[in-house]
Amino acid sequence: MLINELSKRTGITIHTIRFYEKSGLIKGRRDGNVTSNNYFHYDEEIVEKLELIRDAKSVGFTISEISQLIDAWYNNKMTVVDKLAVLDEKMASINLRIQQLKEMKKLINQFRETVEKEGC
Amino acid sequence: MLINELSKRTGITIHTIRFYEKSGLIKGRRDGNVTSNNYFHYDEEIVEKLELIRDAKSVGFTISEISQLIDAWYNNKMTVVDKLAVLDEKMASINLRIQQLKEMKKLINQFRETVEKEGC
DNA sequence: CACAACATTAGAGTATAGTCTATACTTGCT
DNA sequence: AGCAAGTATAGACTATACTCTAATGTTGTG
Repeated sequence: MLINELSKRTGITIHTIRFYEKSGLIKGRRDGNVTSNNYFHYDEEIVEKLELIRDAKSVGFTISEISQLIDAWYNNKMTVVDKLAVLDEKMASINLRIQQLKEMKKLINQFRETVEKEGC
Repeated sequence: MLINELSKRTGITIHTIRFYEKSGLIKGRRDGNVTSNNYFHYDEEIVEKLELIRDAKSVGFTISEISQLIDAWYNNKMTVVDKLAVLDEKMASINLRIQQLKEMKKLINQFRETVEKEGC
C-alpha cells in the first residue's frame, strides 16, 4: 500500500509517518518494477510497527526507546540475547513507571482528603 | 532561603528553578525590609512544591498539568469543588496510564516469548 | 577594599517530536 | 490533453521543557 492508505489504516498522519521514516522507525520499500516514480510501498508489518509506535508513545516511550524496541522485535541481525536484554530493560522501566504512578495516586489521595476536610 | 540553597535542598538546578518560576509554578517573595537587593526568598512550601513537581514530572505530567495540580493544592482562591475536580481528573489520567502500561507489559511479554522460541 | 561567590534579567541555544509549506513530479479520471 | 489528487524531498515552523550565556549588580571574607 502507499502512504495515503497506510495513514488511513493507522490513523497516523502522512507527515508523522514521514517523520517516523526519517527517524528510522519504519522503512518503505521501492518497487523495482516501476521506474516512472519512486513511491514507497508499505506492507502489513509496517502497520503493526506503527501500532506498536502508537502504543509505546502513549505510555511515554521516546522515539529512541521505541527504535530499540522495534529493533529487538524485527531486526534479524540482533542476537536473541541482545533482544531479550532490550525487552527486559523496557519491562523494568515500565514497572518503575507503574510504581511511580501508584505513589502519585497515594499522594493525590492524601491531597484529596485534606481538601475534603478543608471543606467542612 | 535564597535560590542557591533551594537548589541544593531539592537537587533541581538554579536554571530550572528559574524556569519554573517564569512558568508560574512557584513564586519566591521579596524581603520588604531589604532595599539594597531584589533577591527572592523561598520557604519550606516551595521545597514541597518542587518535590511535587519532580514527582509529577517523573510520571509524565506536563508543566501545565502540574500547574493545575499545584493550584488545586495551594491556591486558596479555588473552591473545594473545583479542587476536587482537578484531583479526580488527574487521578483518572493516572489510572489510564497504569492501564496502558499494563497492556504494554502484556505486549512485551508476548514479544519475549516469541523471541525465546525463535532462539531454539 | 579587593574580589570571589551569588543574584537578577533578558535572551539565545538545544533536544524532542512533530506539523506544515513549497516545489516538483506522477497518476488516474474525464 | 487537462486537471485534480497523490507522492517525494527539503526545509521552515511550532510547542514543550529545559539549559546556558551575557550583562550587571550585591554580598561576604581576607
